[in-house]
Amino acid sequence: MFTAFHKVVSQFLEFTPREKEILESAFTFRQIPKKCKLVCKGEVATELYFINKGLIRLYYTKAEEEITGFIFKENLFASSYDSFLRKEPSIQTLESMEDCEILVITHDNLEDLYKVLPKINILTRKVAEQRFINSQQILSSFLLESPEERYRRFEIQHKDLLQRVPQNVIASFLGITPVSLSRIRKRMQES
Amino acid sequence: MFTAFHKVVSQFLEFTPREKEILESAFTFRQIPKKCKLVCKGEVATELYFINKGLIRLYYTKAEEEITGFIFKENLFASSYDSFLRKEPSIQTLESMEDCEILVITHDNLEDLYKVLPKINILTRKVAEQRFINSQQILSSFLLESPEERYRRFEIQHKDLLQRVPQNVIASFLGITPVSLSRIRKRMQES
DNA sequence: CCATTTTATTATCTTTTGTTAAGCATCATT
DNA sequence: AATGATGCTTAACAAAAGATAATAAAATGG
Repeated sequence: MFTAFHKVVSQFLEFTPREKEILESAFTFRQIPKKCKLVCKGEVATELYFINKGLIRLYYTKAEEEITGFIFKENLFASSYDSFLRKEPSIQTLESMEDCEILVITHDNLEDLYKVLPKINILTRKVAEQRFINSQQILSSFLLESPEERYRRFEIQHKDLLQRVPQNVIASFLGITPVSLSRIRKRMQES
Repeated sequence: MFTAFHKVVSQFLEFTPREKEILESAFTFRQIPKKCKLVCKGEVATELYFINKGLIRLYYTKAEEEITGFIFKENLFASSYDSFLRKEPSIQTLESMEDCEILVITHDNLEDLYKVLPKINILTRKVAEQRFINSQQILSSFLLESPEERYRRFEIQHKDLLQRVPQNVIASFLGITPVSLSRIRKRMQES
């Protein structure tokens, strides 16, 4: 149950078997069905998730429309991290796109963990740094690339998601409408 | 020289006088003129900066054109953080827009600091978290808002920068051309 | 297996932005 | 005061994206 988790964590930081136990005990295992909301817009996110299996989508709601901010897949820490860190109501919703198996840690449990195992500060620092780097990469693609180029990059970086995620979700993630993405795909085919 | 620095740091974490001394000794003071490059595209960023005075701009270069990624002002940690963290050549350039007074810490000095004062992990964690939150906010404005709305938000959030920064720099930061920003401003005036 | 819903494509029209180029205004420097 | 550099605005045109709607295709749930 924790195999993937330890593998990912060890890329950031080494833990002794005893420390791993402590770490494990702070998490709970949870199975959730498709279309299950883990964080609702307007509520404070109190949990962090590690995905063993499944897909989780983070989206904004604007005028009845869902605009995807990120798609988390296996071996990633998913969260409405912004809300979790600031302890402010989330402007995002976090929702499963497939049946998922996840590891869950609450804000309180994490605080306790900091006390018992100060080393965790290093881990969460590196996770935060990772999230920052990732966020920067997406941001730079908005500044430097056209929608078509962003889609090409998405195709390369997330080939697997093309099969698992509806096109309109990808479109909103790329900052365009589904109609526009459909046109881009057509243009690309023709040439 | 360290007054502003301590004030900002104390928002994240408390330090004893002794700890503050250690912290200070890891930094050096530096004065740089306008248009001075702190990090060049293609080089690994080995320093972090705290701005006492002045403006520092982070930009990408694409086809002879400079596209602004961020503008750092007083009391902020400026850096090509991505490159600094990954120790990979930067795809960004970090350059002063005004004469600046900055505090500088090198990668090595920071590593030493982690050993002497493990608490620093908490500080850098919170700085990384802050950078992530900030990055997320900008990213969401690209997903949710039109260029005009982004400019309105910029006007409100960074009134001071409107006076200090040329409009074409702001335009590229908003992901549009200077011509387009000029049109947007005209539209806004008319209504 | 059918009925319903969701998703994707296509067409039309409008709006916006990009591109290029020209004309001014401003500012710093000599 | 003249010079050049830089930045802002405007215009004209091309290209792309948004909005809306109709249709087709695919997935979902009973």
